[in-house]
Amino acid sequence: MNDERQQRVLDAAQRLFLKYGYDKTTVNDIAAEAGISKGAVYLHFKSKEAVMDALILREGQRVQADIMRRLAADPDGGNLFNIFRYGLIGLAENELMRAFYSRRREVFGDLLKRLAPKIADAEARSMSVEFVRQYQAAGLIRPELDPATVAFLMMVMRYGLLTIDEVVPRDESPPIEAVGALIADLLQRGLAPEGGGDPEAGKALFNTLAQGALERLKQQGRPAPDTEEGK
Amino acid sequence: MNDERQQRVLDAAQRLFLKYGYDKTTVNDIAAEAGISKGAVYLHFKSKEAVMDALILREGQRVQADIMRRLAADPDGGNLFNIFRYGLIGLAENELMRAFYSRRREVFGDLLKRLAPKIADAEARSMSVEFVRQYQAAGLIRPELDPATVAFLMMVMRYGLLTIDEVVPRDESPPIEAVGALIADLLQRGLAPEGGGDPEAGKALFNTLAQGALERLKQQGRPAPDTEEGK
DNA sequence: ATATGACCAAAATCGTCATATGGGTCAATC
DNA sequence: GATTGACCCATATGACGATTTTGGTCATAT
Repeated sequence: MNDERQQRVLDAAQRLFLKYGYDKTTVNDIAAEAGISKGAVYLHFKSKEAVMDALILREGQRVQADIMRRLAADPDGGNLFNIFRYGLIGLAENELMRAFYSRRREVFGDLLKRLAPKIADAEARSMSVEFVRQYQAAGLIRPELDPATVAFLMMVMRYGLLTIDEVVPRDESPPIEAVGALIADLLQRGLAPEGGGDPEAGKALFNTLAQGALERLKQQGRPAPDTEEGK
Repeated sequence: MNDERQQRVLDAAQRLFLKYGYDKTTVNDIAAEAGISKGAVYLHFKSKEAVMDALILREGQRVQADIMRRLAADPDGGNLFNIFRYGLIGLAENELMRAFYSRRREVFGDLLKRLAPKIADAEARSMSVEFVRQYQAAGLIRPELDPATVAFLMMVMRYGLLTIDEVVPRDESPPIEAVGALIADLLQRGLAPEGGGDPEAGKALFNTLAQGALERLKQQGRPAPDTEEGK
């Protein structure tokens, strides 16, 4: 009901999960950090796991919104490589999403096992071969390139960017915006056909794909209809 | 002395370390797998840790040799992006090096703590800002690009490629050769100046850098002269 | 010379159990 | 009727000693 309180709980949980990890954070800690009692947490969420689920959903949606905002602000937003670029930046700037994609056990603890398929799903969805193939069919990627290899390479870049802070501390890395711009420029020069293809086709295709992605993300919020949940 | 026997021990250790991990592999196991007795292992190596060190050194040198072979076979081998490409392929094809770069605890177990600086060192050396800067100075990378961002992006690609098999099983990935070729092509089109720069400058620069790298790798073989070894 | 495997001390593992913790509930309270 | 926090109980933790494992050595055998 009280949505603002619910957000406060999620804020508290996010802080604590990222700092101490899911396992070491108690429901009491969350309640205290949010300035309410333990029982009140259970007024909003049916379990500790549900808090994490809601948190991931919320941050995922925030990232989505962030990406949309950047795309809307960019006159060349419909361009495939700018979509990829803003997706990259949006994810990389969200600490929870970064932890999510790099499967950080210190953050998700025992939940990781249950979360793994969800991560794999998000991973696959965000840069699938099919996605690339459609852009290629629309004439936005040079026809002689192998879509599987292109998709894989883009996955590699995204995965690398989201996980490299295990090697290079974030504060020693160049600004994400600069890296994203370089990547988009690189892909544009390297993958697009002479002349850059038809931007309108890109926009149209993107709208279709984005619609599907948004709907699937929403569905993650409600309990899976059937999928076996057994150990 | 008996070098062939020593190699057999390393072969055995490599198989077992990769399959069961350093911790779960006993010296007896290694001896048995190599077809000799435990005592004989200590004729060649002063400790179990020394076996791992020797193994990493051997595989590192093999990768080096592999890279050199590919470079020599390629008429355009001196090109920066082909160097990067063959470095990538060489590392990615070596299972131990892949495990090394992705810091797989299942493989290295408790040694990981001690190995960490060695990994970080290898990481930094193989694509440093200085490296890029020199190539840029030699006119092989467009001058308006920020060397730190370029170096970072290349690190991201390398790191991503070496670690992504935690997400995409290796047998579902496109062939490494194809990915390497695409990456080199992408970088060439995206980073090189119009006309591609002077290939001779590239070759000369590379020879200098390779010399340094080889020497440093050899030094890893002998005990560190002083570096504090404390817990 | 070279290689072996019994041997040793140190460390890891196991089994047990007493205690503490923390997720979730609900009667009491505001 | 919204909120609390004392309470319950399944699970986690850690102490402990007994037992096994295992890295490393060395007297002996080949």
